[in-house]
Amino acid sequence: MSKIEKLRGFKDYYPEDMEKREWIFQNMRKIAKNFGFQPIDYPSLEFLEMYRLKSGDELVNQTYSFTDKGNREITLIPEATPSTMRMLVARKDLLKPIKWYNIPKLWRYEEPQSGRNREHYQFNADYFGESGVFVNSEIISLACEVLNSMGLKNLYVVRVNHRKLMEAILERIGSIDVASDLSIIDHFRKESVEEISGKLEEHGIKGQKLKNLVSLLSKSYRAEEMEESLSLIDRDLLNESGYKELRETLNQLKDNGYENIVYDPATVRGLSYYTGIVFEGFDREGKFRSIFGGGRYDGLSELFQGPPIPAIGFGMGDAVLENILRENNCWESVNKDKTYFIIGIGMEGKKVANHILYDLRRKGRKVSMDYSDRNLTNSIKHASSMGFQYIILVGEKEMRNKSITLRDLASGEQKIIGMDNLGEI
RNA sequence: GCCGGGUUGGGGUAGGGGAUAUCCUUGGGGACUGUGGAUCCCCGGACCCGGGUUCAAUUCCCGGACCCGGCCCCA
Repeated sequence: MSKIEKLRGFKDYYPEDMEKREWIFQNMRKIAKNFGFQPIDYPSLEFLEMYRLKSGDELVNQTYSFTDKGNREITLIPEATPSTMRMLVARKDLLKPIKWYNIPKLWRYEEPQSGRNREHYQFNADYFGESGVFVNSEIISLACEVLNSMGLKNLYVVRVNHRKLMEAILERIGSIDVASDLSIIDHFRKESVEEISGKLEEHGIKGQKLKNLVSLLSKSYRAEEMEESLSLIDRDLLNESGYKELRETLNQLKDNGYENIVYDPATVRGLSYYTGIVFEGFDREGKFRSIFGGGRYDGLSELFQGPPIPAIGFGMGDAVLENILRENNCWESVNKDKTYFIIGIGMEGKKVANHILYDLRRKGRKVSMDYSDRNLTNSIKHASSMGFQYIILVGEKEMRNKSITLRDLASGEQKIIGMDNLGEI
């Protein structure tokens, strides 16, 4: 039983990976704060029942769950929204609107594949207590700005739809089971037109109406193209509140300079709890899974035994984001601080160097020391291959002059600095 | 849960029913206890696991684990 291997679907992060992850998280936090969102956090374990309540057995089957020592059925959290919702309804005193974000670790027991592991981080942002076009566009623009901040501007597209509009469309073309038709439409880009048409036909959507629907689904539209495309189904759709809200949201985003945002009738986001607009972000080429996804879910607070609270939010996983950043070479170094490596020559030199080490640390510098017995050549070699930016040399010469030698490893330049002036470096 | 492809030092690889398992790179050390990335020399390090076939398996067969990808589902 000497298993010292990594669990399937889990990933180790070495310093070089952490540097990138930290950079991603820093950007997320920076933009969320910029938008006036406040950080929250919650446990990584919750009662399994909470997910049964919200998402049913389908999700529960994919959890890392177990019975604890007190016979409670608990699980590593598979998604963020229920915990956020639990926190929200537990506090009646909070001033609205409430704008929260966090970056929890989430777990799902499913087969690993590209852009999907059993453990991952997900940036989440939710806006509670207010609804409408401005709020919709704020939450979508937040997702966009997070991507923009990482150099992905113009490399992604956001597909937006509205649940109520979609339901209205389906009703008008004679759908008898809106929920299951939505889930058929959800597969529009994965299956052939024939397969999709066949399934819809079985549900009684036929003839010209089916043709019109398939034609509507087969592309995305700019705000000003919506009217024409929807008229094809039924002109009366233009009086639907869902249409108006969606169109105005798209206009609002465009007015604020967000360009790659389209109405996409094939974006419906599963069978879950969304009640208004829904949206998903993809890379431009459509090479990867969705980068983020979300929507309005006004009914959820009541399911959690709270008062009705309007809610909209999205989640952005780290795995697909990493795929895309890698593809576009978007990493930037996080660690821009200068780093120092102190080399003391001889026993006396090392003692003095060691004092300087602690002195510089107290002054806030990032500094390490060579405790090995290498010769100077190898010490410098070591320092440069470790990636230090400067070395500090303390030998007989320096001790005699009460100074240190500072060498810039990139340029090779050297200067002598008096020990009393160490603050200068 | 299902399907396809894979697994040889830390990374990348060659090979192969029996022999000291190849090469590159990385790591450690030295040439060179007062000035680095070059060069040369030395050293360390691998056949995923279990079972079967066989005189003999790292090689062939079966199963499993893990990796990559797809399905289901979708945070």
